[in-house]
Amino acid sequence: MTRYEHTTRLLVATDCIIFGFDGEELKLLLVKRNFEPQKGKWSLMGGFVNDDEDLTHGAERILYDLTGLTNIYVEQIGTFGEVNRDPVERTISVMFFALINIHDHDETAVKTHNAHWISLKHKPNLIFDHDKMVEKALEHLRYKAALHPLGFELLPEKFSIPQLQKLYEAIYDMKLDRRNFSRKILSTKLLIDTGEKNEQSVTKKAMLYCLDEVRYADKFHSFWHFMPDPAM
Amino acid sequence: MTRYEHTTRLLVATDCIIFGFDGEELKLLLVKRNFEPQKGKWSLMGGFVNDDEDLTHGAERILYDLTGLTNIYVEQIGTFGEVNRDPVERTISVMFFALINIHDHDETAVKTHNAHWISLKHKPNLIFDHDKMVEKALEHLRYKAALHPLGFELLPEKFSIPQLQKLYEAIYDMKLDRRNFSRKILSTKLLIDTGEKNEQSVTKKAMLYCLDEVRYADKFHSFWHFMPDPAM
DNA sequence: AAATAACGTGTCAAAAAGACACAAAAATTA
DNA sequence: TAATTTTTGTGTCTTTTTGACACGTTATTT
Repeated sequence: MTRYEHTTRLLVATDCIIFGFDGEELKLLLVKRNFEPQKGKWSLMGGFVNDDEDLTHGAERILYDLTGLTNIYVEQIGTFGEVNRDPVERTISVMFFALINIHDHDETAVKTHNAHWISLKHKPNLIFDHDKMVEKALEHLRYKAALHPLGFELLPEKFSIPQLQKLYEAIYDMKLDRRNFSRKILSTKLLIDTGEKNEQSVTKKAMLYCLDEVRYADKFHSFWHFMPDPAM
Repeated sequence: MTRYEHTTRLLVATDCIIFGFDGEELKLLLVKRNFEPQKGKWSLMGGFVNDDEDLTHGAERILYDLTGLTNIYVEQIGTFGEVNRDPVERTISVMFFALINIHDHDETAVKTHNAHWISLKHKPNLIFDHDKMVEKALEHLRYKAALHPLGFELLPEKFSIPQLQKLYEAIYDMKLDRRNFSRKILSTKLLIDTGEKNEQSVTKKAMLYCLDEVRYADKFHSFWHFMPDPAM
């Protein structure tokens, strides 16, 4: 026996929900399609899975094509497979959630794909069920960032605590108390004081920290409680 | 255009990781295969997704076939799609995690499929990547049960706090303090005192509670912290 | 009647969380 | 030059939650 007799074989795609942070707002990397179907409409970046390619590799290939980046934080967050989700032909889509430092990507590659960073608050409607995918990804981000220190993936290598707080405030769309936030973050001992200060700031320059990579890898899966009552 | 030109179409399966609890141990519903491939070996219950069938419906169909139950707690927990995960032919498998009250299922249906409840601690090796699937599902169960009150799905309608505690102890394979556990659970206000007592008990009969269904539905997604330090 | 096993509830100290105030750094304005 | 404004760093106090632990009760067994 070399093949199953069952005959239903389906197209399998991966779609990437790519988050970035510019210091003020949470953004999504979206594609204005200059190809069919739905040319001219907005969508997530995605593609079909090839014969000789694992799902994860498919996602990484797509992410590399679009951003020129390889060491991205990527996580599979689920699969949509409703019969009519794609009007052209039934397609199963495996969703991948990616966090990248918005200043790190290859701008030429992004332009080639006609991709743009769009603030979550001004997200246009997307094709197919991509709006639902974004919703699912945002839910996942909120869930996970409340419990695990994955927010750092969205920041530059050196960052200040106020910057990190702004990121959390953008993710949860709420204000946090500076003093309590700082205390909580420092208590994780994930931050190393670089001794430098944020020279870009207009007023008092904030201290810059970097991640304690060893401790981060070690303690990533521990439970922390970064949010007052993680709004779920 | 009615079809995509991309030619790689793949078999898509769903596999169900079904947990049950008998009052002492956490169990899995596994199938001793009396069909090819891998006849005689143990596996999860699964099947191919049909043309006209959503992924979720596929999983529900399989669960109904096996247990005769419909209102089961089911959750998609991810998709495995490595190129060679199935030696017969490349197959993408969407995993579904199910929690059922072990005394509720249809025994005839289970026997027909040659399925058996096997204690997690005595789980045999399974075919393909099903061991990895079980691991993933157990991880998910531990993660989620630490934060959300989904353990109730595994218990009979009326249950005692000591029973619930034994379930948690089985899930995390650790001992908990009776008094602190009771306090924590009661503080959720999810439990309604039925006024009855567990007559099956040999010594002092424990009070029986039932779920406050309204509050359960309402607060399921809130964050609780049922475990001391959810061992992740 | 005493021993044993399981159950329910309470206390206390330590830790964590939330609310809040003050002082310092750096640019801007008067 | 001095006062003002914005942003940052840190500390205190109170309340809530946690973890460790003890005692009395119910029901069966010896």
